[in-house]
Amino acid sequence: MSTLTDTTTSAELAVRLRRTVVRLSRRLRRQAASGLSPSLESALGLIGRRGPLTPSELAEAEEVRRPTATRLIAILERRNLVERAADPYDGRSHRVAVTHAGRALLAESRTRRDAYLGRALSALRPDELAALDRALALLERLVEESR
Amino acid sequence: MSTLTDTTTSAELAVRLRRTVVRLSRRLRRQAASGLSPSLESALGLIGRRGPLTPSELAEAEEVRRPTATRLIAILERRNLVERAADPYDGRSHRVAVTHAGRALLAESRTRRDAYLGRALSALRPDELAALDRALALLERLVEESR
DNA sequence: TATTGTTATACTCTATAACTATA
DNA sequence: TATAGTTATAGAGTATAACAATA
Repeated sequence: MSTLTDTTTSAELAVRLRRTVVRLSRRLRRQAASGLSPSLESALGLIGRRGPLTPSELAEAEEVRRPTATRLIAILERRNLVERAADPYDGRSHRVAVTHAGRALLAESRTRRDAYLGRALSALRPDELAALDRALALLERLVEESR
Repeated sequence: MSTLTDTTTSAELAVRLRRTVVRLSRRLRRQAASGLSPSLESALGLIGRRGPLTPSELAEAEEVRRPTATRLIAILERRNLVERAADPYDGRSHRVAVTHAGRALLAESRTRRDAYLGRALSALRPDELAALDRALALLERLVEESR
């Protein structure tokens, strides 16, 4: 297979991927399943998986600026999904952790099938799920690497 | 494979897909390659592929509300990437088509490798591109079906 | 009356710049 | 001075509601 063909293919895939991301993004925002927007759910999930994080660490991991992390945490805190604890080593900072309510919401959103994506994906065949799994691993790596 | 396992798998994939879409979406917006945001490029591409469209048809196809389509068209028109023609059969409406400049921009963005996605994807192996192609077909179908 | 498109307005997500408190 | 976090402000993308023109 020629390099030209590879390039063409990857460029076409880039166009399709871009478009699909735009559309899925709109869909997910509209169907804010748990009552949390995709951004908030992503942040909550990260705090849940990676344990207590400082706002800066959240910003770094989510690839947003610190003021955005501040805002995400403030909203999650107002809903009692996360809580802050003073950082014993640095008086300027603090560590943010998921509350019980936050964990419950995460667990619920993980098992919910009535949400848009859960429902749509549960209709896929095992081999289709496997294909999606593989592609997702690829995209996750790609997002991680090129930062 | 049990239904429980399938459900768990699809639910986990839903969480990962959601997160990946959020992060890719941020990335694409930041790296607005052609000078067009993902939303605008998606709209321009659609108008290019599906030929002259009315604002309502654009809204329908892009899954946005009509005021949003109005705004997208206005921005593309201001940049001379699309142009409007009166609808001979309906005085309330008009048809929006891509201009020469619009086509040039689309062609350029299709072959550009320096843009974020194009560069990232061109580093993938053929089998990885194939996996991504398959998953994208799946997601495109999914977005199309569940509307 | 119903429909197409637009305008007015508001909300979310994000950014940059400026500020506060601590290191 | 430098850094962590926050506040102030602005811009993009989207929605709903109200309106104008035409069907």
